[in-house]
Amino acid sequence: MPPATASAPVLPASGGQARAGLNSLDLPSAPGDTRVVVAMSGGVDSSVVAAMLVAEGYDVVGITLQLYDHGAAVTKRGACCAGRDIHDARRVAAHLGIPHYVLDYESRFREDVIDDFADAYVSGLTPIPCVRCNQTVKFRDLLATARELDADCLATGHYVRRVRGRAGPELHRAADPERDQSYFLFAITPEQLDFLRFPLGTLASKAETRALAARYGLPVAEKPDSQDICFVPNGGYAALIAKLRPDAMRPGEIVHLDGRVLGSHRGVAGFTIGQRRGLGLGGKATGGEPVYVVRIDPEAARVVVGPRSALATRRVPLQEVNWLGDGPFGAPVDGIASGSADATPTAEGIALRVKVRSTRPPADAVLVDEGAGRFAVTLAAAEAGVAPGQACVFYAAEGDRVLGGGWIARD
RNA sequence: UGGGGCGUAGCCAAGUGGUAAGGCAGCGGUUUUUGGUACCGCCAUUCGCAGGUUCGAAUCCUGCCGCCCCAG
Repeated sequence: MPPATASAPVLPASGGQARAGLNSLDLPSAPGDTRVVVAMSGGVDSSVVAAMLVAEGYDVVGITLQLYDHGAAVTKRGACCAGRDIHDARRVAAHLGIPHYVLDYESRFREDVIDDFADAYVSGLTPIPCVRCNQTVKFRDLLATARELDADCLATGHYVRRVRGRAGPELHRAADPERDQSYFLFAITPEQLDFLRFPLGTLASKAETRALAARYGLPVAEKPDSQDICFVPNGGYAALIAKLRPDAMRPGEIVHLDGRVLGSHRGVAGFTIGQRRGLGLGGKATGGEPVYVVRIDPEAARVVVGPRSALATRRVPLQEVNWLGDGPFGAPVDGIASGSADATPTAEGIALRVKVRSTRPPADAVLVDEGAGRFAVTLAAAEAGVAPGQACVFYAAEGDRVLGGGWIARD
């Protein structure tokens, strides 16, 4: 454990970057006069956020969202915001002595996240429910609720940094690249970012979070990290879609790129680009080599497969781009907060780095505005398994700044 | 009917007397607040069936069954 955290009784929630006249949450009021709503999922991360802010003397209000039905999902370990987690959030709030509210957001979650999830898969896309949840239930609805409660900001347990730049708040990757969650937050609008706070973004590692949880005596200090899709019981998302969209699960053919029909499937919703497992194609038909899903055609209910080499993708068309650079898209980005000027547009486009999935480091690319709301990224090095419906998140060519991102479209 | 060939896991396939390679598929796990990838592990007490030879048989012998090819 770093010496700085070993003895300090109180940790500045902003990671020690407070400016003169501003508190650790980048606000002008004294902590005791600053009301912070903390989105408490019942997990370790958001619990530590609440504890840190309480320790600093903020006026903390905990809110937990009930997002989906108790029933089957309640028994799932590591799930977010069903029975067990709500209970845990309550215990933490009680332990900290803060007011805590549980809001029933089930119907909006169902509409904005679960339905969107099912519709996307049915139409051959590969959705990211976590991003949709952030875009709607969390940073639109919960944020509005926080404002109604006269909060000065909304704090969450995401591993990402909000940094005050010359042109306003900037979004940056977490200090710990292993924990960075910026991929899931690319769609945050500047207005939302203004109101949001991410106190864990400056922590060096998850171990530090656990240590803090233990130090604050939180009952969830040992709780396992959540993973998988929170509303899908034990990984069987195809079964959920079949249940939600029974008419949309049409059986179809699995066809090789060379035109041969190799097999059949029970619905396009069970597949994503780059997928290998679950095709059931073995032996002679594939030449003993594994095949991967290279294209999904929902109209024809057809899944096209090919060799791994066929997955190499450099051009990534985008839609619904959210730009988080300074000023309008295309203007040079003031990189002062990250210590360098970057993302300067050229005739070829804007040179930056992108992530096409959450788990790999940002890679060099060029972003071009093709007009009519369409954009395209060209990767310097081809990547496999780039799926429409997933996100392409922009990062400055140097440093940690997040410059927004877009949804990967079909060409 | 005659001649030839072949039967090893769901599929493909090595193994010709010494105790069943490998690949694909499948299953399980690790990684991961999305999917997927990758990686790790498991997956034939048994080689079409029945006898025989041998210390020992998927491997040699006999018979039977099945499939394929050629001839007619």
